[in-house]
Amino acid sequence: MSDESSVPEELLRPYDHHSHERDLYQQWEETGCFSPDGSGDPYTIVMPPPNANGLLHAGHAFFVTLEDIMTRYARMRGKRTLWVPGADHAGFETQVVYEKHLSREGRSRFDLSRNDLYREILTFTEENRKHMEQQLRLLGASCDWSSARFTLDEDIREQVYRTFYQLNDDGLLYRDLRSVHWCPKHQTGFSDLELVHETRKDPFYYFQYGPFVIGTVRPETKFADKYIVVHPDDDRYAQYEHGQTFEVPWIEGTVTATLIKDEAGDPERGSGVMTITPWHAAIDWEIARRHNLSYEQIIDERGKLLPIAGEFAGRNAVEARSDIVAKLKEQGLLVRIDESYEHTVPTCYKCGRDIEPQLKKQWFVNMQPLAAPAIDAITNGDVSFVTERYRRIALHWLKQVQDWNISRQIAWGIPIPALVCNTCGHGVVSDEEGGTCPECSGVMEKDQDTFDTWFSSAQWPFLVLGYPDDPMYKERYPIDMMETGQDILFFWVIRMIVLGLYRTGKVPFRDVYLHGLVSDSKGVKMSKSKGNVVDPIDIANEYGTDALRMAYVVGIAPGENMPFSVDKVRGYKKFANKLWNMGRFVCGESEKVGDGQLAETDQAALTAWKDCLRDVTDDMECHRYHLAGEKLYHYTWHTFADTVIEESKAVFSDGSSDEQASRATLLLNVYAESLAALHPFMPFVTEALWKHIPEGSWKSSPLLIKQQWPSL
RNA sequence: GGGCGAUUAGCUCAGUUGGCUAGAGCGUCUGGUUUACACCCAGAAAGUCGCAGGUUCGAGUCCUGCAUCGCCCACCA
Repeated sequence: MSDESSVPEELLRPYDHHSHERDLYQQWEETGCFSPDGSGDPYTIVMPPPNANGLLHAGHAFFVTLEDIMTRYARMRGKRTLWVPGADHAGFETQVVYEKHLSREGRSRFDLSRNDLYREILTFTEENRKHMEQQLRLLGASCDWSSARFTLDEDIREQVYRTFYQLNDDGLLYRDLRSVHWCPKHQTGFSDLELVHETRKDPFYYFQYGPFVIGTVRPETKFADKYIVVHPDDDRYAQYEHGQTFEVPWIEGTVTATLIKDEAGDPERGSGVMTITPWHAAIDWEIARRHNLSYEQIIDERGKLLPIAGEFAGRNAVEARSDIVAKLKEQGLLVRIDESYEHTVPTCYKCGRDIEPQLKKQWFVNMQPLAAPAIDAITNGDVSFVTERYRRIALHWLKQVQDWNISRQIAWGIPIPALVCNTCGHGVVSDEEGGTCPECSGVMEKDQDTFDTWFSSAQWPFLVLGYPDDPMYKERYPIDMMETGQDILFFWVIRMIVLGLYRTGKVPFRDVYLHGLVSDSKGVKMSKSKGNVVDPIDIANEYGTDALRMAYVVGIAPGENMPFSVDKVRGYKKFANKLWNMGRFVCGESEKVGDGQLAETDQAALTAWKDCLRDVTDDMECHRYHLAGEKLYHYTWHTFADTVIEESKAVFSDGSSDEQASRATLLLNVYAESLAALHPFMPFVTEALWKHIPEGSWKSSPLLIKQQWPSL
């Protein structure tokens, strides 16, 4: 190097992310760089609001990286860019987390009144929010903090209520006695999405039931069974008539059983004959309702047998099973046991316990009429999926969508604005109090239930923009991009399309980009019990946020899972340092920059860079960030540094002054543009280097975050 | 029972509309204190792109079948 003194002192040391990241972020934030600016077209992206019940994990860092790349790129392309951050109260999820806190303190949710529990959790989430927002800053998220929203904000709740009222007015909401997926541990019902179906091998028991043999896995539900169901066309039972009664010796003495012929009977399954337990099985309830049959609860909400179970009353139903079978055997009613029976059992997605269906009155959204416009919108491309396969998956789900149970029996959430009869459970949508039940003259009380969290988050895009009157809504809805995890396609993405169309008449977003799951470096799901959890904040602290971000992007195709490898992060930390050292060389020669005329060989090198840049820009436009990042890495390291800079050494030692001027111009020009193109990926190191880029045609903004994307 | 995805170097993954003498990171080996950089440089080894057919001038890339792994959906008799 000819003149050491022209290199800024800072550049003489290796890159130290600690001494830049916080300061740069603060500088961006304080100078308003994250707010929409300029006169370009609006570009809007809404952050999937992280659950305010803990710290950010590796999955959050994945979406922050992708969305920040999208945001910074749009900003550099001159768009009036807005990335809306937020936080989700995350009803059930958060309550479960808080219950664990309580139990560590030797307390239980059942010791607290609903209001006290609510208040405690509110404080808890507010603290979490603060931490989370700091963590988002550490990850470089260039979101507009002034537009940050929480799902429990007053105006947001108000609009959620309006949606509920409107669904009611339009006849798309109903409260009905239905079989609900009930978790005996968590004491709440779920929608069908919150179940995990587990394949299991259980003994399948055949019992003598009057002249019939019935089959069941769950003898413990059968105490009060008194309806026998067969298929109307099953010839084996043609001799019996629908409605015919039988005196049947059964567990607790003789019962009078009635034969029901119904299409739901499956001649192929078991013995082709079943008795039904409407209170604890969805199909059985359907059958009972079709034929107006009576029904009775056998198992309580905690999974214990009720007095109808006689000597077994008070015992856990599943645990009592073998004793119940023993009693039936004693009575000579056990025909045989099939030990190789395989079936699937719905379990609670949170605790893994068997779901115990219970009949309950809950609020349901009638989904089919709502799904139809969403199917159209997806089919005709009003919403496009970055990975085509998710479009088909979404359509498939919508075409067979179930009605949505939006009632949750938990305290933490948005209370359902309804009155419910304390006697018969009849409900009326209302935000008022008191009154008499129109059905049974019981007392109407405020519904104690809260909404399924997804009911409010499904409205997030138009809620955060201030639907219906805010100018921001009018200008920015539908938003440009919804980037989120592929695992919440049904829970969230589709429901946003559904409710967005319902409330606003428009799709909520034009593009959906779905990323995969973050696993450990071997592709194994991260979990505390496996001890393979990585904390992205720790990693960022050790290797730098830029390195972390590159590791999240490069080499991971859209929608694919991300096996998190610390070695990969380490590799990109080296890259950040490499960029830094390149700056040392390039800035050291910057005084030689001439009048901008390039020699022929330098012109060729510039063209090669522009070819790369065009390719990268095309990738950015098509959301191929994994390729754009990799190409920039390659170009800067293996072309610019390894070839262009290496060749420059000869020019600077032996070349004419014109040649040196041309070469210095080329170096600075291409280097500055590479930093700009890399900025969405590695915002900190590029911004830190940008300070040292001298004024010139390649630099139109003192801050790189506001620099225009290089011309093609 | 239905649907979807994956199968490419030792490991984890890219490879966009068929043109690849198939790439990256990490790892391995050899040689370098070359004045930007040892968080580096130069170079090397390493893959019959799951198997079997087919379409094509040409297939990792398209089609068919098979195998293995994984995921999702589905009303527990």
